[in-house]
Amino acid sequence: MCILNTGGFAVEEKSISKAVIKRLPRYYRYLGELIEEGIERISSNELSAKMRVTASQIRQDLNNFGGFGQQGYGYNVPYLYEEIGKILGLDKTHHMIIIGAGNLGQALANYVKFEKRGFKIVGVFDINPVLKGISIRGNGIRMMSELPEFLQKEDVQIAALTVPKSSAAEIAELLVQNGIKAIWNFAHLDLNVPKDVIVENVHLSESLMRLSYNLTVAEQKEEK
Amino acid sequence: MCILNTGGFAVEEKSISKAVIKRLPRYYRYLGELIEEGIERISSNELSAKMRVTASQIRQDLNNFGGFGQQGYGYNVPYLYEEIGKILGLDKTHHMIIIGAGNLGQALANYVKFEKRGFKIVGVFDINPVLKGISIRGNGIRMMSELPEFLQKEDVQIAALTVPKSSAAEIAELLVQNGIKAIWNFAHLDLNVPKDVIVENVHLSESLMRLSYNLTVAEQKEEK
DNA sequence: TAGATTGTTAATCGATTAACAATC
DNA sequence: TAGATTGTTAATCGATTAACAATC
Repeated sequence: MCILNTGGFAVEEKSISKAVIKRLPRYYRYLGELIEEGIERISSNELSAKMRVTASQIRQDLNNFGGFGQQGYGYNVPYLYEEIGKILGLDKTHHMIIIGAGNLGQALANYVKFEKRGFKIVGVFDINPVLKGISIRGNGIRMMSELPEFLQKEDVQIAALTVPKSSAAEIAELLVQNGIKAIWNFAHLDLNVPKDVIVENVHLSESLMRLSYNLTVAEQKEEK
Repeated sequence: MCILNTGGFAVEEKSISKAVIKRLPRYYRYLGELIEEGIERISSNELSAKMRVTASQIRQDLNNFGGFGQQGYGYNVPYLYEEIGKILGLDKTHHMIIIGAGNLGQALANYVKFEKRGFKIVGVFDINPVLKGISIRGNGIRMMSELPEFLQKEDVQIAALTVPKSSAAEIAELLVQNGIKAIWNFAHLDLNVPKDVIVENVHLSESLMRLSYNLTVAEQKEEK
């Protein structure tokens, strides 16, 4: 159960592979939908059919974190949902700020569901004085110059970075200096931060290029 | 060179693994940056240091598509950039529409660089009559009721889907019926479309949950 | 108890890394 | 030619799938 005994000496947590982590939110989403449908229990086989992954993978993935099921019964849906939520840290509240109040920043700031999942937006920042004080769901847009003082006062863990590439590196450094622990990076570059700072990238242009690749391959097949 | 001879009989294209495709846009981005710096040639070893992947992986990845390098020299940066661009289909123009003119849809519609990469936004649609006719970079917002006729007349390959989960499935079906070949899906569900239709998902909430997981693990480590 | 289904070990598959002959 | 670096084969590593004993 998550514990490795290496050579009978050091005891440490087995780290979970990235592939597994990537799948967890999808399990969580499907379980949420099952709850909405009022379904109480599900077997790995039934879930397998719904999600189009193997039942074996589901059981392996879940067992990284403990035995959530029961032989002969399957998995209790609300229980498993809650447990995965805990694993993902959705049972705790995290405070988030948004740097860059352009369309994308505003889209994030307006997205109501984040708060339901424990991500509370406590500030929105921009350099454009025109935006100063404009309110997005109760958060007046603040100027970047106020950022360091704000971070000293408030307890903020996450910063969403929705600024142009040109200023992203500099701002990331500022964020780290002021104690930000995780950056949700929408800028088109790889951030260079200390290894204890978490970076989660959302590179929209790379996503579009992957779509483009698959579309192009399909088009070429068509031509034959 | 991309051709497999299976048993001396059927000759077919070797399909490229998803892992490789996922890395291609990142190579493309780094090569673009090297061009901006005026760098003419680079070895897999130098690129390896910059990108923090192994040189071996770079060579393997590129060789899926052909021999772009030269022994004793390395890779010519502008040439490789162009070739990867071709592989990704960025040398052709694709027409894209955006369904859903909320903040996220508007953010995409306003993003200038897509057009530079060959993705031309030719229409923006919404159901909200208040938005009708409002112009986003030359595209007046159209009503969803106009969509089928629009798609019959215009040549559109890609649809970006930035609508609420509740209407996404239905709209996706409408898009497919009217000949859309690829959907860039921002809605929080898995679309059910024919297998010749390409779907590229951007699930922001899942991305945030992965960040949350990593942050939570880090916080727990800290507590010790 | 018999049937169902998990948890978990073993087997397979695929992706990454290492090594080196080919060649510029 | 000698040195550098690719293209490519072989070795390793990790992730997925299959199988089945444990157990509810």
